Amino acid sequence: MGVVGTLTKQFNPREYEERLLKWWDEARLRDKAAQMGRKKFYFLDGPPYVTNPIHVGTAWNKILKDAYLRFHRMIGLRVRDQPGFDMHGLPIEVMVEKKLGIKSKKEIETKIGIKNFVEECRRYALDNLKIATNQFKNLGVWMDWEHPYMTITNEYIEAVWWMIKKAEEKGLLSKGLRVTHTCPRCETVLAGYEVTEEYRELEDPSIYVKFPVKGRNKEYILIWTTTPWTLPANVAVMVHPDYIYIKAKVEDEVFILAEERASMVLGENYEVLERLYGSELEGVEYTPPLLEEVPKQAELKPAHMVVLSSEYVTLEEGTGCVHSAPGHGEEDFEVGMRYGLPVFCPVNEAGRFTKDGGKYQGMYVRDANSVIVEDLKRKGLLFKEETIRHRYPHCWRCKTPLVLRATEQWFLKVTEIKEKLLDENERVNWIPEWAGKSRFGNWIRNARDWVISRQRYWGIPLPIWICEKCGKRTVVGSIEELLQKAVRIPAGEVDLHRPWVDEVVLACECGGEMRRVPDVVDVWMDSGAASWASLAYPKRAEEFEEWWPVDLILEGHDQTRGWFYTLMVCGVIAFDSCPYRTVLMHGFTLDQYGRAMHKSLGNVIYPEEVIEKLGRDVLRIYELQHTTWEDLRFTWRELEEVFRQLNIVWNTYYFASLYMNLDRFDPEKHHVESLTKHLKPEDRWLLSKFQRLIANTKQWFAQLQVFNAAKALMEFLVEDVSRWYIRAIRRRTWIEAEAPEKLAAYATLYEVLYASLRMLAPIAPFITEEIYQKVFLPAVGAPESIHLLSWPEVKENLVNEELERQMKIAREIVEAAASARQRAGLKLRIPLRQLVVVSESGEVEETVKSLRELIADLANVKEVVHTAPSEEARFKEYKLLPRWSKLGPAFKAKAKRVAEALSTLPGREVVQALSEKGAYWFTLDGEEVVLLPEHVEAVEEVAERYSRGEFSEGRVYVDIEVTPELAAEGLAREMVRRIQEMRKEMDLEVDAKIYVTIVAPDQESVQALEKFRSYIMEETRAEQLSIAAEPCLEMRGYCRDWDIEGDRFTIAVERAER
RNA sequence: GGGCUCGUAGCUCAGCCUGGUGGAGCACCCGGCUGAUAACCGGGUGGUCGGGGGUUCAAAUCCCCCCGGGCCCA
Repeated sequence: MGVVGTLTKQFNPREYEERLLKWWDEARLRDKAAQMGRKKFYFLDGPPYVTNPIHVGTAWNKILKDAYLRFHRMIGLRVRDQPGFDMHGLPIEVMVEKKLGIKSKKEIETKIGIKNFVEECRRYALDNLKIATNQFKNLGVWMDWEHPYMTITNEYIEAVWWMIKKAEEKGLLSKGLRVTHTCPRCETVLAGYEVTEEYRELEDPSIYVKFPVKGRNKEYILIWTTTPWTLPANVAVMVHPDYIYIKAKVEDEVFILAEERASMVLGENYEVLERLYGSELEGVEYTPPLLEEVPKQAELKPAHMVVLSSEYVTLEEGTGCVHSAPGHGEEDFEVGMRYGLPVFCPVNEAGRFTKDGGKYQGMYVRDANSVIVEDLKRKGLLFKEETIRHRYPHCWRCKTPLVLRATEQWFLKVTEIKEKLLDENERVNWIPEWAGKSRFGNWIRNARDWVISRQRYWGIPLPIWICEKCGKRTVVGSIEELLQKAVRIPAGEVDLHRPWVDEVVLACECGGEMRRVPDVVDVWMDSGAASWASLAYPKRAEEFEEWWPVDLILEGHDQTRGWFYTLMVCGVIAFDSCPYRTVLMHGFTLDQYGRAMHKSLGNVIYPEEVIEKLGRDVLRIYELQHTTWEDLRFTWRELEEVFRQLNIVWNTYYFASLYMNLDRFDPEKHHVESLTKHLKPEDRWLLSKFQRLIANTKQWFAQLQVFNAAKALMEFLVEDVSRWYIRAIRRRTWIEAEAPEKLAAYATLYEVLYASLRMLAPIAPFITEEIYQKVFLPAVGAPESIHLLSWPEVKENLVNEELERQMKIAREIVEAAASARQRAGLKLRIPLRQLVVVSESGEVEETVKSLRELIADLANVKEVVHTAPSEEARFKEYKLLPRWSKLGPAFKAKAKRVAEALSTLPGREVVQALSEKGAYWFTLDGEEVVLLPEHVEAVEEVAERYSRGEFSEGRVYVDIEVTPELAAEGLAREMVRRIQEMRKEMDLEVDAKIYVTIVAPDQESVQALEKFRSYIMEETRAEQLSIAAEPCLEMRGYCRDWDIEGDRFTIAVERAER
């Protein structure tokens, strides 16, 4: 079989990423990967809207999707990975209007023509689809880009029609008055979600108006409003049933208002005539204030009375009596319905009063404000007039203040299936749990009927035909049905868009002709139908039967009210069942200051910018390792850190491949199973730890917590493999022969690195592919891409928990030894005689026994021993300090001499004697002195010959005595290290031979180095080595001076002839 | 105004579910190591765990209120 290949030394993603993208495309690797699995996994892509270029937030969404799709392919599932695009709707119409220079809706019909306009919209959507597709592909996202589902195809539209017909059959489709926002300039209704984007500050009148109570003299209900123009449509006054209201006398007039608001509104000079609950006011009738100006008011019935509402009356502003116009407010409308009040709306689409508006006919509503205020003033019904600055919704396209109007709309009675929706939601696996339980659950509980009709052009036409003669309606569910029922069909190809469908005339049972209602469908229904529409159901059944329901959807938290919701509603209407099983909700990408990215803020970062600077995998890893459902603060610094980490990963593979390739390592011939006997503790440790990683990573992916998988993989490669394992085996890789211990290290590295690469592949598909192509494919021969490999299996027999614990201890011991060395000022390069480990723990003793060699190597000591704490005294010294309070009285005049003598006594012996015998005897000036424990204070110190370090299970003592022999070896290592550095500076191949000349400062150094001549030559691959104290030698090749601990050495390195 | 969520070192975040001496990486300072690594190792500086209250022997962690950011709704 083959041999492991090599990588380039430099980690340079820009060099290979685009090459790989091109190759994947040409070799059709996505298609090959898609055919790997057996059991179905239906992923449904939330269709992005095609107007704007994607930014790093949109990229996060698709990158998450890609990582999970890749993972599910690897564990043997047949993954449906069709992307989708949302291609209808007002935003596209607006872009096209701009392009065509259209200023109003009317011009679409009069100037351009619906047909041309719709064609332009289609072209725009298709063009942008191409742009978006290329952006997504560029991130390395593998989806079925050649066959996306598009909401504009006949099949797709039929699927939506089919559902609307289902709704009709179930009695859930209805037509009626609904209050909606209208833009008076665009002359169109806006959807709720289009309104919430654009609240702006505005100055409006703030007036208090007197509504005369019927049958009473000078008694008024006092109301407050900021929209005087809605007073012509007044129908009722709302009060809160549980609040206290008063009748307040001010001069000769009486006002009804909430007690709590009275002083705010009336000031202090009023007299309370009566206190009563709001509920007691129910039914009180009044004369509408603009009765004379709006004659139509007299016809309204039942109207002009007090009604109750506990939801919509507050005491935060106003009077606690709320003017109610069901034709101009959603809440008013809802309460009005409860009381059977008429919905009166004398304002047209353009925001002007109709003839029902009486005196105000033809006036633009905001202009009418001042006229109405004047009229009220004249009639003595204006109590107070002020102005207010408040936030008011505006048209997001033309910034005109919106008008709320009741209009005839088609809607789905979602309120009727609310319970079913809640039940179905219980069955959904939400990640995180609160997204479904709390947030989505609350949203459903507050669900309202869904207004689905829009008076626009570029959308799915509402498939409702109404008979001009008898008024009967038919909902059409497919092209077939349409053609069958049609009596007149326009020429040309069937295109289920306006204006083609507008011209289809159906026959009615009554003999009349049926024409389509001109509306199109709310674009949210397009995507809501995706669970079956993307499968072209019901036109074709096979795919639907194979795939439905959806196994996974994955979108941002703004979709709670959006796609998560519409998918669910549409699914329940169509199939009485939630169409998805698992939802993963992700956060938003914010800028470095925590603000949302907005074009207007100028803080949007595009993926291309990151790709250009740091590469695709860096972007992917950065986004994937962030906790998915939390918002991500996007910072370049963190991004650069990922780059550095990935650089280490690259170098880990570079290092491994370099030596394996040099030694012609063949993984088929030598694997860990066949080398079991030769595996060293560090090999077995790494393999054991790695098994756990395989299992954990798989579980995290399966639980949709890719961020844990990404972090664990990166940490393993950087921390365990690169920083610990490779450091431990470095010496073994330099053995020149085919030694089994070297092969064991190679086999271990190979095993771990190969499987790691596969697990990293869904996260970072580029670097893993590049490494696979260059390093592993030459050895294994197939498959052609890493992305055709399956998830690695756990090898239970390699798990060794005891060893893992021991290695953790060993690591701590080595670190403690390094710390002890530093305290003593001894660099690691100087070998030391002994490292003593002191610990109560039996496990530490075991560790020292089984990992002795490894610890000695990494701590650079000749010997590692374990000692029980009872023996620890050997490594301690005690400094004896006089305790004057006792010493003085005991020795009187001699006390000073005794105290001086303390520092000369052998501390350890004294302490031992004091504790064992209770006293210590010594001779001072010829007299015997009896020292008692109370006379001295013994301060513990580390014995002079040792330096101490600490770790969690105990202490280490390093023998710091540097014998000439050890010093010589240290110096030799210094030379090796410098020569290696020079080889690197000369950019020599790793296996190049050299000639070395060393000029030492004195004869002693020369002799020391001579003792290690063969060691130096071996380590540096030197064929000749000359050492002298005189610079008389011929210095050939690359020559450099080095300062080692104040001594000057000169070294020359020359490449040997081959 | 309401629902959900986040707030922990200068920065990015783990720890919170299941209370028990506050962590990592980056940054900064000092020292060391290095023929894979613009790496790395040791030591140091740096926290009212957003604020307040409560439960408890004990709160970053559980409960309540408030402040600030985000998404959604109004």
